[in-house]
Amino acid sequence: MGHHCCSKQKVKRGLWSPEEDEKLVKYITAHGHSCWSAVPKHAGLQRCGKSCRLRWINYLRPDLKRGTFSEQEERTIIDVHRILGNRWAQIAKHLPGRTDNEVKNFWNSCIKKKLIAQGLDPKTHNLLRAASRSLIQGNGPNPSSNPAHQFHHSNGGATTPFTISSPTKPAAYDAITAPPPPEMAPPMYDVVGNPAGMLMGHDQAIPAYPYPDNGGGVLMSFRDQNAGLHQASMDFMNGSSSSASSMDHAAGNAFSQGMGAAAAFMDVTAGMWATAVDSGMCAGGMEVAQQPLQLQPQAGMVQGEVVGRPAAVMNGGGGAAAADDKGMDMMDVSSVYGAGATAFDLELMESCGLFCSGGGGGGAGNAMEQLQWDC
DNA sequence: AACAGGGGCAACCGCTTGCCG
DNA sequence: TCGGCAAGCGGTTGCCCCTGT
Repeated sequence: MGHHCCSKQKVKRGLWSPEEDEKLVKYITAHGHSCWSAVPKHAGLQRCGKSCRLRWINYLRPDLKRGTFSEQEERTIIDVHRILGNRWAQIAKHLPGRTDNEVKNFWNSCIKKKLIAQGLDPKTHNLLRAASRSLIQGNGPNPSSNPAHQFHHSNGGATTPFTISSPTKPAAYDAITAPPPPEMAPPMYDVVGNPAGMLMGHDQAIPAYPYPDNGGGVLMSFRDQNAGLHQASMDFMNGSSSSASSMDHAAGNAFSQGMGAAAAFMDVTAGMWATAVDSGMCAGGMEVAQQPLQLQPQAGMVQGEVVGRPAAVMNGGGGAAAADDKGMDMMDVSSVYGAGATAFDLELMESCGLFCSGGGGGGAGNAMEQLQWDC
């Protein structure tokens, strides 16, 4: 069976020979590929255009980076996948020199298994049910690295009436950090879109990948699991003008305008998580602590598991709290789209399907539309 | 040394999207 | 507005190689 697109021709299939590669490279180098369907004919190949295109994109392109993925790349994949899901092409855009196919294969053959081994659902990055249950029962396989354990740690060891299952953040965080080689770079909360092209850590800046499609790119990192999260929370709060913890960034406060959209888009769960977990333990938490946590059971969670969800952080933009987050996982990032929030990766944000309820709580609709309008 | 099983990766398939007449 | 075509994209397949028995 041939390709439906070229069933009229007799085309070769299967692995490419070095001769075929050479022909294709020569032709593309000399003439480009304005029309893939014409490429095989002109290049003297018994292949269909689609096959030529794939071969070029996935293997022959000169800017491809071959070889194993670095830890940095792996972390990026995990973080972006947590946000985007199986959108390999989008993920690959954040890994210069890597193709969607390569990222996809690496995910399926390596990362997926690592996450599962960590007791994490590779689709949601949340704890798998079995793992959650065992955590609640206190007999998890690796208590030193699971979110629940961290929760207890960060809470000074105080017992709590519920287990916060979040968030994607600690789950992914956990996956990234374990097993942690001593020299390993800090776990990251990755944010894309800072035109400054820097990795923004709370204690240092490191060069980031030069994302070509947004002029820069940023990875926000937090030095260490606990201190970093606390600091993240503090940054969020210090930037907010609201002492009532409404965090109405859409109103154009210092958070959205000053720290920049990169920080805004920093996985909101970081702030939420730290805030929910540590309310009262850090500067940021103190503000939020003025509002009680909203605890609500969530479908699909194991019995006894409750999602800690500080309304203060969840409801940016002054919009009403959504009854359920549906595809939003647990984020309402309307706060991300402040008046100054134009610097971050629109494509990424759009692809995330993040919506805004409007700066004044008016339910004005899609944040991207709003952004494009503003710009 | 031979074989079986599993993993990794390149390539394919088919659906979706975007463009153009 | 509609249909055709090309490109993009994600899921799946199948081959090859490595490892364990």
